[in-house]
Amino acid sequence: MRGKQTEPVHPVAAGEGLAAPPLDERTSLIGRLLPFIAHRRLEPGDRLPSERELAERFGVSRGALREAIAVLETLRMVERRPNSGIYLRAVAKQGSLDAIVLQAEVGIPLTETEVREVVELRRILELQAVRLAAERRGAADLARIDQVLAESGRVIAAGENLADQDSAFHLAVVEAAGNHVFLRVVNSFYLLSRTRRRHYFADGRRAPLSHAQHVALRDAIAAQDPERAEAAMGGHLRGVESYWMELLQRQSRGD
Amino acid sequence: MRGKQTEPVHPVAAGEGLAAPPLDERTSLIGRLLPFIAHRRLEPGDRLPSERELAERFGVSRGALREAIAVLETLRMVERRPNSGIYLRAVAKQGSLDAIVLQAEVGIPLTETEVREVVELRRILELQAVRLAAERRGAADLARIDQVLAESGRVIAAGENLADQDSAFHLAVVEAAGNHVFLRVVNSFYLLSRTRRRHYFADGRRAPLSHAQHVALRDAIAAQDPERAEAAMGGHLRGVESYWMELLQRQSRGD
DNA sequence: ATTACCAATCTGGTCCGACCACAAGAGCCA
DNA sequence: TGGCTCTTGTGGTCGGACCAGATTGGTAAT
Repeated sequence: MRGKQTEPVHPVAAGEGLAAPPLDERTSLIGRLLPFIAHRRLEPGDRLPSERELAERFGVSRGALREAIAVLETLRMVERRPNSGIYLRAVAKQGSLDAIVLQAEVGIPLTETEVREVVELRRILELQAVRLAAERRGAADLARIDQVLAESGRVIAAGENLADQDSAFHLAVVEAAGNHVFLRVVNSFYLLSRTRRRHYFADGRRAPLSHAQHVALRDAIAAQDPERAEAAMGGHLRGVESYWMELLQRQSRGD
Repeated sequence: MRGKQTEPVHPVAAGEGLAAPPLDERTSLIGRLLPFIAHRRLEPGDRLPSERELAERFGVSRGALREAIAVLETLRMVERRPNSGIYLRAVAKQGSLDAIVLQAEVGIPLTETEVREVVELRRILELQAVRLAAERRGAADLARIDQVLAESGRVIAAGENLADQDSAFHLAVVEAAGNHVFLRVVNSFYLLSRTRRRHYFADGRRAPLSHAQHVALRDAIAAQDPERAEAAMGGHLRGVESYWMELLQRQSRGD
């Protein structure tokens, strides 16, 4: 009974999200821990079972369990009190942005509210970012953007999924804004919707339109015209946003 | 040689920021790990020493070391590759916002560039947040803001440090904007500058002015006047920003 | 000399059992 | 009833061990 479990596979985590992908072994424990917490309907301030009990319940060693808890603590989802226990925090209010990213990574879908909020905040951030980018972009920034665009063209011609190039473009724009902290935040947003973005571009017809808008965006940035850049970004985002909202509609209709 | 270190105290972490506070024992390992990495001037992609070597070097068990690494991995500062090693990532570009928060918590001061970027992004976020707050605030939101304001008055009268009430007010405003993801991001920013804020309000003369501006802000939100609210926030932030910039000036002069 | 193969070694990933310090509660005694 | 001790439980830590996979170096066959 050493090393990896000798048993068949996982003791089954009581069917969560349908068609749960073969999660990264690293995040798998957290991936089972979070639904467990949610399923228990624990309120902020409530105490979780002890480390020893949790470890046994999930069939892992205390060390592995503690590693997961340490991560959750860093993301402000739980709080460890020595000689007392592990307590749930007000995740929705105090949790970090990366807490949501982590949830998405382990396959927990965003709530409808969270989707709306993410969409709204993304718009705020990217509109400001593209303004700054237009104002400050240097030659190197523009070159980087053009490089991404060139690669995008290649990817489209090859009929591949544009998802990665899409995020690369947007991140290159934010980078042109010359604010790395800004870039970190936006980067988290893109990690958050990585899977969705692949779905979005799975329909090959979307790629050319998106690419054309990117080019227009690039031109506005190149011309150092913040107004035009912001307008272009606004229109571009509208398309993506409507996709998200449609998804929510379909979801609420029970598709 | 079990349990807590038997040695005097910490083997001294090679003097970082002046007057490093007695770090939380939890973050102390990371607090020593980060300077170690920085001191080695490792580039993104470089491999760190093995877990066993790091554990020995820092005088902790592998388990404790792994817990710290797990946190750094979650914050996208390092990447663990099975059967290969631990690699440094492009922290400035890929690291999460919470990576900076963690650094601040362990006593690593922000670089001048980071300060400027944080200040800029905070302005962007709070200006938008206060607009939304003015547009959407409900009765409960306003009540919460007023409650914070009342407590602020008490704290000022008692001559205590306004720092906590200050952040509570700003966070209450963001909460009134009705976007919890937004709140998470801003919350990280406030955690980031927690220590500095206490210094700021250590000068008791600042509290009354700040409070007055908060009240004006509150009134604009109560009146549901986004324009006025944004203008008030803009002016309010200017004061704080000038403090930060002065600090940088003094720092670069070598104070 | 070159190629093919194999065994030693190193790495992260995991498990186990133990000990520590501290806090809270149970139980006992005055 | 009051105050005490002792048991129990908790997170925090340690050290040793095994595993699977990758890397590497040397060796044997070509």
